[in-house]
Amino acid sequence: MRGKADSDLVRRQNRHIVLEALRLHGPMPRVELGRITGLSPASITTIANQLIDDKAMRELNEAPDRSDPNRRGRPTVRVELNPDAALAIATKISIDGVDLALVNFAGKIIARKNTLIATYEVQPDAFGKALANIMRDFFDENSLKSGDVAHIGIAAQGVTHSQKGTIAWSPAFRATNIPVVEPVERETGVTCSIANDANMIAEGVMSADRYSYTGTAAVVFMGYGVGMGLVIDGKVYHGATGAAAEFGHMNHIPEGALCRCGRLGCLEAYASDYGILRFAKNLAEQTPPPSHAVPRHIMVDLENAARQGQANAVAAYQNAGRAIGFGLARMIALLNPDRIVLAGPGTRALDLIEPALRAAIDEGVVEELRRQVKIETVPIDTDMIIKGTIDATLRYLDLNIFASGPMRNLAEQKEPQQ
Amino acid sequence: MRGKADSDLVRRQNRHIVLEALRLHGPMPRVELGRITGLSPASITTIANQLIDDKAMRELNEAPDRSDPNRRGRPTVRVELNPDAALAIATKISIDGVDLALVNFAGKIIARKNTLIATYEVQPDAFGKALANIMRDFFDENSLKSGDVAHIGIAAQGVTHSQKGTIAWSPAFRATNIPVVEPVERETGVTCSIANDANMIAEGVMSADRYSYTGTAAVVFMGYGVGMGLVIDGKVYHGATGAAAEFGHMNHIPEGALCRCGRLGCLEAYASDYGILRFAKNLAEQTPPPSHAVPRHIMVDLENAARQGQANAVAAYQNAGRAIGFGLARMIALLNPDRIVLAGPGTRALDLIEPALRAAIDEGVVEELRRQVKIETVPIDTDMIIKGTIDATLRYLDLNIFASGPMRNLAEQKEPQQ
DNA sequence: TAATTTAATTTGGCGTCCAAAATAATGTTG
DNA sequence: CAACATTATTTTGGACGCCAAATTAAATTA
Repeated sequence: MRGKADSDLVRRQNRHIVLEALRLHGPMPRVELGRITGLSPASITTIANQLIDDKAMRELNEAPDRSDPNRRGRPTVRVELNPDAALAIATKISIDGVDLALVNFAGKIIARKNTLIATYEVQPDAFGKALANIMRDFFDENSLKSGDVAHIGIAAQGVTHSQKGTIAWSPAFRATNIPVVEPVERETGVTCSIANDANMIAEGVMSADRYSYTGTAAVVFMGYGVGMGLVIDGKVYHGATGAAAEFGHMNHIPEGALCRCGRLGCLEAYASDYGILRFAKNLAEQTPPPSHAVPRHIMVDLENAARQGQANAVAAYQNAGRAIGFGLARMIALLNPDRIVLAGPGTRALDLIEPALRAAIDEGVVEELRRQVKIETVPIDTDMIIKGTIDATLRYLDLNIFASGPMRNLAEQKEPQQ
Repeated sequence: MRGKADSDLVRRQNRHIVLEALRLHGPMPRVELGRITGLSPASITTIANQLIDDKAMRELNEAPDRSDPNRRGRPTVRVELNPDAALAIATKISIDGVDLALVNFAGKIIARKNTLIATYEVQPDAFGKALANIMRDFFDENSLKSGDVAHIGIAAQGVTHSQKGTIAWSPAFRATNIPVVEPVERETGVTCSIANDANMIAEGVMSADRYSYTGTAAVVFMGYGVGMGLVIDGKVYHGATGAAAEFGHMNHIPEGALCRCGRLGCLEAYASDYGILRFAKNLAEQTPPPSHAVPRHIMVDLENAARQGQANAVAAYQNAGRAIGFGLARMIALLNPDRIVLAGPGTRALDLIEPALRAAIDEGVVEELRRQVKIETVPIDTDMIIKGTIDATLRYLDLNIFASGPMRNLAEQKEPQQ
């Protein structure tokens, strides 16, 4: 049951949709903010001026637009998100290391830092310490103090536990239950949150094209692993512990191929880089996966071999397509989504994968359910995870800081102990 | 993006939570309504008196409670939902026929009617006509006129299309895309909606114990078929077309056993009554399922045989448990739910099914994901579908009629054409 | 009967929204 | 160039919903 409503809720909600409109559509005049949000001009005036007072927005100082010769009347004054309203840090933890991006409130990346860490053998506490050091260096390099950064968002490969702030299990680590949020918060004094990387890809894909993500959508990541981000009713779905949509470790065939997670028959064991490679090399299904990512050039070579008709390679991609297709068929039966988006480096080989994928969906689910699902592909972009993390973190600031009122509310944020 | 907020939203929301509190906890004094909803006594006075004006609520006329001898002060006056506020009809369409229940606003069943129809061979339009006739008879038998009934809710087995108001596909019909809502609305003049029967079971289970359904839960129905109702973020999830959670037709084994839906390897082909029976009889996996439900006594006999150690029967239930377990493991990987509830007549045999079911979950999903899932069983109750449909329909009335304000708003309900 | 206790209502004020009127800043026209 | 037209934004005044505090109501206790 949703809670009670009062004028506080109204103010938060309406300020939030104003900020959201600006984030989605960029600078625009107040009239248009009114059109988009459905708020009256009078309310827009009030809200805009408050947000400007709070430094969340600002007026653009530009010459009137003369491009339309038929334009009459008082010229519009466009407003935009104030880039200097706040800073945030987006973080990606993967098998390759730690990737950091410092962004301003308008979403512009101000600084980046990429640190290689041999994550696989590291001890849980040592990793927290290493991450804290990286973060501190990043603060120092950019002359940041604790109060300068409003939030730190972290995306990690594997099963993340958002409440506990840990990585419960990840292919990048041999260890489990690695504390992440706590060491970062202690070192920096900045609030921090962690989420699954595939969910962050979904955030990014959704932010880029939000108007069309009103219902349910699944964003599939194909590459060194297989992941999924679920958008349910227009919001990224995180599940009970923040570990939803572990599509790659959804079982495909009971007692099937050995997965990096140690279990048998996971989808990833058939459709990830190493799964495809293992099949193409004619290795037994039980052959242990490598502990490191398969180098890109090896996969590219394999794709080319398949395109030239090398039988094992062709079969490997068909096998992968079939696995993903059945996984999607199962997902469709459960969730009846509006659309499916395929993303990640694995989509390079989509021509090799797609026929088997579509055949498997047809085979695996009632026609009535799959008929209306749109399947799309998103351009390959290795930075999708960091972009999505930025989007999610900024949305967090919009809602939790700026929509609530002036900055002073930050102190009152905590639950009153009643 | 959620829309703007205004005082209208506040009023609707708060009236709704007041009605919801009464529906969940029964009659209570105003003070307690305030405690439960978080609204101030002043606001409760206002809202309660308006709802009483609108005939949605009424004061109980009872002698003061003397049970607590230490009780001081002005005695409480309890308020309750007004049973006469509205009437609604809940409808169940299944392979057995059509089941109707007339309920008052307080949820009491006033009349029932059960009509057998040989659904399987019927033509789509003929079914609509037959249903309309049944409905008209029900109106006549209870001296109801069009305006007397506020809404008709329908639950049907199979894939329902809530927007179109049709049954897209159902094991109860050979035909597909059967119009249901339109013929009923035309005959009765009452608004009508349709949903999947498993979703209605979830509504019922949730209503009975709502405080504990805050996150994500899956209610599995086992019996003549296998179904699932998903509760996501405290609300029953319906998917893009109203056909979500077709758990029974989620693929279990590619190219596996023949399902009633004509596809191979659906979970239902292993775990429904007929699937279990087919396995126990040692019939080939491709043996066509019967077009009618398996009589109860046959299943009971089979359970007893298994309990006495008859090998085929034991194996059949293990096989079913394994299928459901893997299906749940896949669902857990995708949705990371808080709880799973097993329901339906199939739970009679839970002792036979559960070990294999739990083993399959353990085998099929990472420990980090399944650790916190609670698995529960709900008492067998053949009327769960109709009960859930009643709950869902009354909740619809709460939100769409009584929370919005006085009845006159019913006329203004339609979208203004802007 | 007066004091105490608890429930419910009334009063007065606050915050947000909106419609309508007013103001601002430009282009058009005679 | 002055008056008019047009479009954007702000101001004004009123409505509605919430709440805290004061008040009233209806019992029990002393």
